[in-house]
Amino acid sequence: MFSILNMRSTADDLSTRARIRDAAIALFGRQGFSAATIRAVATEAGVSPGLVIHHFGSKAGLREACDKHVLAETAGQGIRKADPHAVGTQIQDFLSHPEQYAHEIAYVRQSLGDESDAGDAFFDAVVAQTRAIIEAGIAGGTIRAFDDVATTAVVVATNSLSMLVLGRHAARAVGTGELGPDMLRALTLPTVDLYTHGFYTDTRFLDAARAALEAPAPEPTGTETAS
Amino acid sequence: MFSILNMRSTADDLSTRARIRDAAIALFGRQGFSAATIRAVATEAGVSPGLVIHHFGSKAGLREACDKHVLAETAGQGIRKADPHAVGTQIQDFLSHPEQYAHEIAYVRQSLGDESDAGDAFFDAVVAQTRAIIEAGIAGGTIRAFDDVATTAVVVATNSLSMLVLGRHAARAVGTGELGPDMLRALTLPTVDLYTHGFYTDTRFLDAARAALEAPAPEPTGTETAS
DNA sequence: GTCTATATAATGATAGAC
DNA sequence: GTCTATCATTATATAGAC
Repeated sequence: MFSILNMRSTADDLSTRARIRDAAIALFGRQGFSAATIRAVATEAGVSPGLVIHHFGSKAGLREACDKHVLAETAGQGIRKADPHAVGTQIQDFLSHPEQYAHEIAYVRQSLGDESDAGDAFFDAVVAQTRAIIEAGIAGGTIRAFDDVATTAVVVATNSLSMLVLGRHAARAVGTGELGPDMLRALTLPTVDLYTHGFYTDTRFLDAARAALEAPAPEPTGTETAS
Repeated sequence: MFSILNMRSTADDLSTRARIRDAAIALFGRQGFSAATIRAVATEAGVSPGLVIHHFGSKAGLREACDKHVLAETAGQGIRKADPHAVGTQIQDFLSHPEQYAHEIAYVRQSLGDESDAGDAFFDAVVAQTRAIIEAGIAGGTIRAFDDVATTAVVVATNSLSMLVLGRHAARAVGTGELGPDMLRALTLPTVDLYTHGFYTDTRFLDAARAALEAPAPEPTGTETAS
């Protein structure tokens, strides 16, 4: 019961401070930081508004505590999934347990959207992890040897996180309920297929892009007549 | 000067109502809807807070006007770019004129993040447009004939929009400044390369994913010991 | 149309009893 | 540690002068 890793029981035996923090994580994840109020957090936690301030000093202090906690939890989750097979599905695996991590997922999503340091740290961690996975995959022969691994890692990480950030829209577009296992089942094959066989039939578009970027004037088309 | 398409002059000859609306778009894009205040909008527009309410009735009314305006502008932009060559770069093309559309881009990004109807409409429009582009590309032989075009369109659209929603993080990760042409120059080739040659070296992972999804029990790995 | 002044409500935060 | 009561600030929105 006192295990660090298994600190997500039904959250009845948690300290009041931890319950307030978890309530704040849930609320910040649902409404965003500025829309969520101290009073709403207090109500969600079943305590008085004053107690929230008593424990965390200010709303900013409360957020700091939430950032720290979510970052620690997601970082641990990330490490467990750092095997080559999990790339592209590390987020999906994460999303496969919606009832367990839904609040943290929503919180990270909001953090990626505002200007917070926590969002920056989370994104950078995913990029670093993606890069490590790509390098391991290249060494093992399962992943293509890219010219620019670092930038490719940024692109792949951004694509992976897009399903987290835009998951609500994607779920609606494919007709499943909110971001969860159903959505993943619908999107996994097309995603992996795209990553396996590509999108274009040949290199025509790639060649065109390469030529366009090598041209000195990077503005071939403008909204006005010409530059 | 009265052209519908060219309504983005330096915005000095706009009506006061339009100036307030544009100021709100800029501010909502920077800070999000709930964090931005009527007073801040008024200051940005150089008018009094009361005048903002006078013109739009309420903060919600102001947002409605902003939604409508941004949606109309971005929809027109989308149609112009609806040729097969622009897929994957429709957003990039859009981002290539940061000084001109920076406010609208930021506004759409915020809209995709909150629960607004405008965000839903924008996402759905991008998916529909992406699907049309894919179908045209398949007919023309430039894009692979996917088994599930509808779902693939959702995946591709989500990936495209990820560069808009997470652009700030991607720019930081590749070392360029804020989301703009520099970032695009850095990310275009790796992105198109990924879409041309794929990510994996062979179909092993795709086969594994297919097998896993066809299995009756959709929970092969759990957080506990085993299932 | 635009402003100033103000009403009203909600917010973050404090003080002190228990 | 937890609460109630309250303060000071800020928010949206209104009223009315110009």
